[in-house]
Amino acid sequence: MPDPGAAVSPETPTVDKRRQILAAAIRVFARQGFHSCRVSDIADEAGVAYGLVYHYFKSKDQVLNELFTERWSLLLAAIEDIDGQPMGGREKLGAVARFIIDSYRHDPELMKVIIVEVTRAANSFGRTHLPEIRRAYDLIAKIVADAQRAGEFREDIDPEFASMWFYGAIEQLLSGWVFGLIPGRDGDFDRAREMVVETICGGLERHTPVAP
Amino acid sequence: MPDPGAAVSPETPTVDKRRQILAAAIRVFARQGFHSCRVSDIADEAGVAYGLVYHYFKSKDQVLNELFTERWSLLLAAIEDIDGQPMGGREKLGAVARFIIDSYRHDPELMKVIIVEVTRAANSFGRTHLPEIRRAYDLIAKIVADAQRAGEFREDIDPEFASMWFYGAIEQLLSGWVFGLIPGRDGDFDRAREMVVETICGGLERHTPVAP
Amino acid sequence: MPDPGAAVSPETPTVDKRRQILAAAIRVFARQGFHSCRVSDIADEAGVAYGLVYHYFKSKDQVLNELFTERWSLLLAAIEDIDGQPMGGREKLGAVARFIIDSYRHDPELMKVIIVEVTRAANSFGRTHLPEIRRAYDLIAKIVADAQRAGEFREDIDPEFASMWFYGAIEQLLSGWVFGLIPGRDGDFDRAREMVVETICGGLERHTPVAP
Amino acid sequence: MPDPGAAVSPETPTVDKRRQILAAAIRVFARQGFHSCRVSDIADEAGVAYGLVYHYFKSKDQVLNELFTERWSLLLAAIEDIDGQPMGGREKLGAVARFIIDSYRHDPELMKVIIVEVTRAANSFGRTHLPEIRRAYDLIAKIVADAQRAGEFREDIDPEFASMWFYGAIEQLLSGWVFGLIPGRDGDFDRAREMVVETICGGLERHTPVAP
DNA sequence: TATGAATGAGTTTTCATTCAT
DNA sequence: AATGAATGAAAACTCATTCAT
Repeated sequence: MPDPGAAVSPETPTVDKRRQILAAAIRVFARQGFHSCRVSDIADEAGVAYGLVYHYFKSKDQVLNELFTERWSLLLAAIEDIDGQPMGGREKLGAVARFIIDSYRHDPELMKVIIVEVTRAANSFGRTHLPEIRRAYDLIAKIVADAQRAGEFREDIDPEFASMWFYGAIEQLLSGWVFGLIPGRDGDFDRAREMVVETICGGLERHTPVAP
Repeated sequence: MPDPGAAVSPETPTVDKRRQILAAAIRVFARQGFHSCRVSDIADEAGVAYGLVYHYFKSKDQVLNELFTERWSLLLAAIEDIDGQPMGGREKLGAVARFIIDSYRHDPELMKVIIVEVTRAANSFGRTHLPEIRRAYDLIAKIVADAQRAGEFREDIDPEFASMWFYGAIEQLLSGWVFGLIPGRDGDFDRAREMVVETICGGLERHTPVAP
Repeated sequence: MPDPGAAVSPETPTVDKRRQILAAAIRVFARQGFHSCRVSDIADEAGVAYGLVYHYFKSKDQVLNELFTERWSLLLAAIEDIDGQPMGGREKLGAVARFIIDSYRHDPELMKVIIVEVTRAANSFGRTHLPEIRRAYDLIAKIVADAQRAGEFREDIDPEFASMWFYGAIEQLLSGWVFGLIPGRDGDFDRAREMVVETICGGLERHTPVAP
Repeated sequence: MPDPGAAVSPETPTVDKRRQILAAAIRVFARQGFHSCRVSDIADEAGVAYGLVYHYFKSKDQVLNELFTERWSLLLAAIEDIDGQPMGGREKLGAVARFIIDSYRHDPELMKVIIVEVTRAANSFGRTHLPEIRRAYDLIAKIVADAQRAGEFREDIDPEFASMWFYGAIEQLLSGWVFGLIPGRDGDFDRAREMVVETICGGLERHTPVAP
C-alpha cells in the first residue's frame, strides 16, 4: 500500500537550505497564493537570504514546478502500483481515492497548492503540466476499462469520461475542504472516501434499481 | 425549460459599446487568459478607445465579475426553476446537467472564461465569488436531499458531498472539453450528459448489484 | 552645404513630451553614461512621469537607438550629398570633416553620446549599428577611390584603409575634445579641421618630398 | 627592437592559477565582453573555483585593470624605447605602428579586450585609465614635435593633434580587424602598417604636391 | 590555497488606473 | 460619450562580493 507521506524528508540532520526553501514555499503559496506572494516572502519564511532562492531555483515558477512534479509523480506511481495489484475496479478506485485523500490529510498545505495553483489553474501552471495531469486521467480510465472487460463495470459508459467523473468528484471534494465548504474533521475524510467510491462505483457497476 | 442563451443582447439598434466591450472581453479572456491580457487588448478587440473601458467598468476585475455574475445568476435561476418543478431527483439533476452543458455548447468561450478564470480559480476570483458558487452547490444538495426524503436516492450519502461529486464531475467534463482532453464533437455533448447522470444518479439511487 | 543642426526642433510651440524626453536623455547620457543612468534619471531630467518614457519608447535602449539613428542618418545623407557635388577629393573630405566637427560644435552633448555610447562602444550598441556605421566608412572610401581614379590621390593606398585613417583620425579628435585631452576653444575647431584635412589628404595626394 | 609578446608567462613549472585566471579572462572578455560576462564565466573558463578569482583579484574590474595595465605599460615602454633611438620621425612612427600591429597579430584577443573594453570604452574603463592612455598620446606627440624641430615634419601642424590622427588611425584599423570590417589576412597587417605610415607621415612631412 | 554556498542591493519593465480635453 | 496621454507602484531577477570551512 503506497504511503502518501513517503517523500517528506525524515529529519535531515544537516540543515538543507534547499529543502527549507521548498517547505517555506508550500506555506507561503498556501497562505497567499502563488501570484500574490513575492519571492522575498518565501525567503523570509525560510529564513534565508533573497538570492539563495535563485541559487537553488531558476525562477519562482521553478519552485512551484518542483513542488508539483515531486508530489504528482508520487501520485502517478501510486496509481500504477495500485493498478498492478490483483483487485477489482471498485477496490482499485477505492485505493486511489484513499491515496489522494490521505495525501491531503498528511500535508493539506501542499495539496492545496497543487490543486489550487496547478491542477485547477488550467490557464497557468495547469497548462504546463497538462501531460502529467492527463497521465493520471488515463491511468484511472484504464482501471475502469479493465473492470468493464472483467464484467464488473457496465460497458455502456466511456472509460475516459468515467475517469473524469471520478477524478473531478475527488478534486471537488478536496477543494471543498480547502475552502471550508464542507466539513473536514477527522472522521469526515474516511466517510467521504467511502461515499465517493460507493457513489461513483455504484453507478459504474452493473446494477438493477430497487423498485420503490 | 430554461434557455442557456437568454442573456444574449436583445438586438439594440444603436451600437451598444458596453455590450461590445463585454463581448470582446470574453474573446480576449478566453484566448489569452484574464491575467495575461491587458485592458488595451480588450479595447482593441472591441474597437474602442482605451479609456472607454473605464467609462463603463470600474476596473478590469469588474469586467470579469460582470461576465461571471450575469451568467452564473442564470445558472442559479435555472437550477431553482428546475428544482421547483414536479420531477424526480434523476430528472432534476439531468435537467441541471443539460443546462450547464448546453451553456457550454451555446457559448464555449464564455463558459471557458467562467470555469477557468472564476470557478476553478479558487485563489483569485473564485474566492470573491465563493458565496454565489456555493449557492449552486447548495441548490444541488437540496435536490439530492429531497430525492432522499422521497425514497428515490439512498439516504446513507451526505447530500452536501453528493453535490460535490455531481458538480465536480460536470465541471471536470467541461474542463476536459475546454482543454481538448476528451472528444467534444456534436454527439459527445448529449452522450456525456446522459452518461454522467446515469453514473452519478445510478450510484445515488437505491439499487442492488447484479451478481456476476 | 549641409547644415548639421537641421534636425533640432526649432521651438515647438506645443509641449512635445516625446522630444522633451529625447532632449533630457541626451543630457543624462552625456553626463552619467548610458549604463550608469536609470530610466528614472531621464524621466526626472525631462520632468515627466516614469512611465511616460515607456509610453513613447519601447525600452531604454530604444531611446539611445533613436538618438543615434536620427543623427547618423543626417551624417550619411550629408556625406552622400557632398559626394554628389563636383568637387575634388580633398574638398569633399574637407566638407565631411566640416560637417562632423560642426555637428560636435553645434550639439556637443549629443555627439558625445553618439561617439562614446555607440560609435566607440563596439561591444554594445556599436555592434547593433555596425551596418550603419560601416556605411559611413564605405562612403568615405568611395570618395577616396574616385579621387584616385581622377589622378588626384595616389593609387597605392587602399581606399578602404584610407577611409579608416580619415574617420579614425576625426573620431579621435572628437574624443580628445570630449574628454578634454586637447584644447577645444572656438578657434581650435576650424584649425583642427584644416589640419586634419591637410595631413590626411596631404598624405593621400600624389606628392614629392621636399629634400631637406 | 621591442617584442610585443614579451609579457607572456615565462613557463612557470607549477600551474600558476593566477595566470590561468588572467588568460581565461582574456578569452571570456574577448568572446562575451566585459559587462556581459559573469565572474563565474571566468572561473569556469579557467577551470577553477568561483571564489579563487577573488582570492587573487580584488574585483572583476581589477582583472581587466591588470590585463590592461600590464599590456599598456609594455606599449609605453616600447614607445619610449623607440623614441630614444637615433631615428627620424617617420622611422619612429613606423616602429610604433609596427609594435601595436604586431601586438594585435601576436594576441588578437588581448588587444581586442584592451581596445574594446578600455581604450574605446571612454565612459567606463577608459575614464579610469585616461592618464595612462594620454601618456601614449603625449609620447607620440613628442616624436612629432622632435621631427618638426629637426625639419623633417612641417611645423604648421600641432603635434598634439597629429598624435591624435596617428593613434586614431591605427586604433581604427585594429577596430576594423576586430570587427571584420576590413581584410585581416597575413599580408594585410604589414601592408596596412606601411600604408598608414606612408599616409600620415606623408601628410606630416614637408612636401610639394605633384601637378596633375 | 581552494571551494562554492550565502548575501542583498539595485533597476528595468509592465500595466492598471486616472484625467484633461 | 469618447479619447489616449500621463501616472507611478510593484516585483522578478542578476550577479558582484563575502565568508565559513
